[in-house]
Amino acid sequence: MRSGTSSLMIARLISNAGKMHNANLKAVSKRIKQPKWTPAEDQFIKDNLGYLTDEEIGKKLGRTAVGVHVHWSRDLHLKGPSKAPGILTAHDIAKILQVDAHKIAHWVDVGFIKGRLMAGGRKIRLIKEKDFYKWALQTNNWIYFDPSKVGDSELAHLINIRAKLWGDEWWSTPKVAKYHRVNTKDVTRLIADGRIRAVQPKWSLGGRHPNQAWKYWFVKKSEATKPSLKFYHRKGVPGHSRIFTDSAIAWIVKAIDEKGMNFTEVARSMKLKDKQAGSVRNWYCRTKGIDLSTKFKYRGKRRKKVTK
DNA sequence: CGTGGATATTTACCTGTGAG
DNA sequence: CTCACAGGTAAATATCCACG
Repeated sequence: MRSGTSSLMIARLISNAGKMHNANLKAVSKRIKQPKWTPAEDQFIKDNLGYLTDEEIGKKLGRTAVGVHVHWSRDLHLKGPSKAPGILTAHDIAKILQVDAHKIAHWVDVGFIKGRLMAGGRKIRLIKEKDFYKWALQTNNWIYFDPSKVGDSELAHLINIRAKLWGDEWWSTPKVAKYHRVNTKDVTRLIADGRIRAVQPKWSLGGRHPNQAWKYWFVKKSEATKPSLKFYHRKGVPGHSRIFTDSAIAWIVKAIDEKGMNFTEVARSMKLKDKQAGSVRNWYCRTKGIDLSTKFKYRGKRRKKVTK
């Protein structure tokens, strides 16, 4: 069938040859004489398709880029490198994960997701499906996408299994805050103090900011809901949470009123950092009903003089 | 410690581009 | 023409800093 049509084409070309210039006639006869593709050449194409351009392959084999392209697509029935089975583009992965494609392209570029650039002028990322699956099934990477939103049915199934085995979740700071009915700032504060264990993504979450001034925090559900983590609320201070227990505040008052300690000393006695002395003062003032702003300045200055 | 404010990042789009 | 990506943008909001 195929040989029939091609010989037809040749016959047509030859019949038209009379109307052609000599140069064209030469080209036609040259094409007919193209040597047959050897198994070694076929293998070379299979090995290098996507790694080299058609032109580069042609140069190696002494054939034209068009000749190479026609051979792998028509004769060898190979798919284009970005459409080959088991190969995904950054765009494909973005669709599967339901995230912006910029992210995937960036994560491939920085080596977070294993992949490579396709040969040619376009920056098309080729990622082996297996490598992507391996990446997507690591629970540590679930801070980069929502595993429950994965569209690909096979991957979604595998993720489901992994999620059940893990038995945990990544929570954003607002989610932790909502759970405890406190402000997000309260959560980030405790993270900064080391009272809540949390992680930040190593790579730009949005895929557009390689050098970040700050990053999101993620907390495991198990960590966010641990019994030892409690936020204390005070009446009359809306939207305001504290970490000091009643007994801790009682100690602050006692240490200052009865022991004559300054705020820094009290903070140290509570195993807090020196810079947290201001907070000790805050709660001392609140407890004693002293105005927070004005009284503080006066008190802080005088105390410094007294201790020195 | 607690918080207001400044600043940066993410999100979620849309549009442009150029190779094939 | 299509596809895959690059670049833009506005709005929302998380984080960090500095100071009380």
